[in-house]
Amino acid sequence: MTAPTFDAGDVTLEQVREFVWEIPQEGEMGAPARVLASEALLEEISGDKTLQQLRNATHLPGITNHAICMPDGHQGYGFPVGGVGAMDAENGCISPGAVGYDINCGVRMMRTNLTYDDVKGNEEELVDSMFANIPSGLGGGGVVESGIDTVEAVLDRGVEWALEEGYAVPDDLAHCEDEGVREGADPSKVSQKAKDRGKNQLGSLGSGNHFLEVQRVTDVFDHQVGEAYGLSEEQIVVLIHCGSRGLGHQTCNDYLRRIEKQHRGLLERLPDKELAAAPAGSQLAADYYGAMNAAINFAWVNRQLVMHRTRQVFERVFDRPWEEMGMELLYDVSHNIAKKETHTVEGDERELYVHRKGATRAFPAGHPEVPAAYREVGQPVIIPGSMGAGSYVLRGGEHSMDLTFGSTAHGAGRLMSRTQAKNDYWGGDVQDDLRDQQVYVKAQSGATIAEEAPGVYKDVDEVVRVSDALGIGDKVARTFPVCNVKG
DNA sequence: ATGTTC
Repeated sequence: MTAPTFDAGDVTLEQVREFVWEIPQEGEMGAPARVLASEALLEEISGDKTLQQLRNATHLPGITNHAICMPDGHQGYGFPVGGVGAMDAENGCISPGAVGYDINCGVRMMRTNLTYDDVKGNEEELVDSMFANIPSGLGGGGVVESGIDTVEAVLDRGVEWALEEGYAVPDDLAHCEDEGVREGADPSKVSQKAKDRGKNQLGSLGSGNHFLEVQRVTDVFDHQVGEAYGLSEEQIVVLIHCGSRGLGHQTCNDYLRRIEKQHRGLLERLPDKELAAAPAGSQLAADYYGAMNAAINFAWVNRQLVMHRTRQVFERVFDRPWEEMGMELLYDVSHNIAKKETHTVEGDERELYVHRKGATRAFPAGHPEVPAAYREVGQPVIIPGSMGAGSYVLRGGEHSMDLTFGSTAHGAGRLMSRTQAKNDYWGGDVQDDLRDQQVYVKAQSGATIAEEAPGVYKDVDEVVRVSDALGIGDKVARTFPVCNVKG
């Protein structure tokens, strides 16, 4: 009996067990690679360069266990979106392409004590007011117009800065990874150009797949965990998806160029220039880590300011203080980061740069880094789906540390390019179709709506089914959109 | 993703 295989052109995968596929180690690969997917998802994943990129990622120095692709994986810059790579923090490397251009792109979910009935009939006013008050789209304009000093304070202190300035309450920090302040942030390693780009973007959604969405909880699958997360059916919640804007993009670009110049030897041994990496222990590795951590703080403050402004919008539309509407942060998850973490590898404790690019940390119950309020049930994981499908709340599963360095998927994953989406869809039609489903969408341009049409995304149900079955992120609740503001 | 084509 031989294991079933999946033939994807120049890459052949062997099935290890249900939903686990392996590209065996050969040639210059430093480890095998694994894809966590159903056959249907693997079929989609094999339609672009994801598998080649995943195999290439195993050439990165110090790659540990396997390079891993999540069920929502698709091709990205050098390293797949939906990829997890843990590289030894002493003898390995750190790679900006394995973090992603949008450093700490992520999502946060805010609870409310409103129900769908409270919001029904006010959708138009709500979506118009959110659109008018929360900056979105490409270019400048944020909730806070800041100078360079403010940007540096944000880079250094993260959400702590927002707390001091009255844009946050202590609970907001408690319900964010690292309590909203990344250790090891070094603003002096972020270029002047990046800081300049960040000055007028603090508190802005940006463009592309970023959004602000009012949703209703349609299902709670796990009532015990749902209760711990404060979620119940028909409740209104708010989802905020954005990142570090031009500042993070500039930072990624700055370090890619510097690494390409200063570490040519390593670059030439890699199968793809886009995987450019700084060797662990080098000055550039330390500098990039300091700059990336600072950009992570910037993105957290960005989401915090969008949340703060959303609370103000609700106050005006529903005419009462946000505290009375129970608008508390449930949790904030990062999608594009690298982090020094200690993991057990074949019985040994190892310090690793865990790169999660389009992947979510999903720590299980009992882990000390899960906020106290959720420690008994596990870390909340938020999986945004498309405007027509809704989203999921999961909790970190008991097998995540063994299988994925404590990670799971981050979304539905794109099925087609933005260019193809604009050929296949027209924004106005998509908007009308969504309206027929009682979903109110407002965007800067019709093109954005076409690019983000529900049909351009993979089946989020199938992505979550795989995560749940593997025990890396377990299904807790499901939501459906009510109002959506896109960039 | 992105002052949307270094």
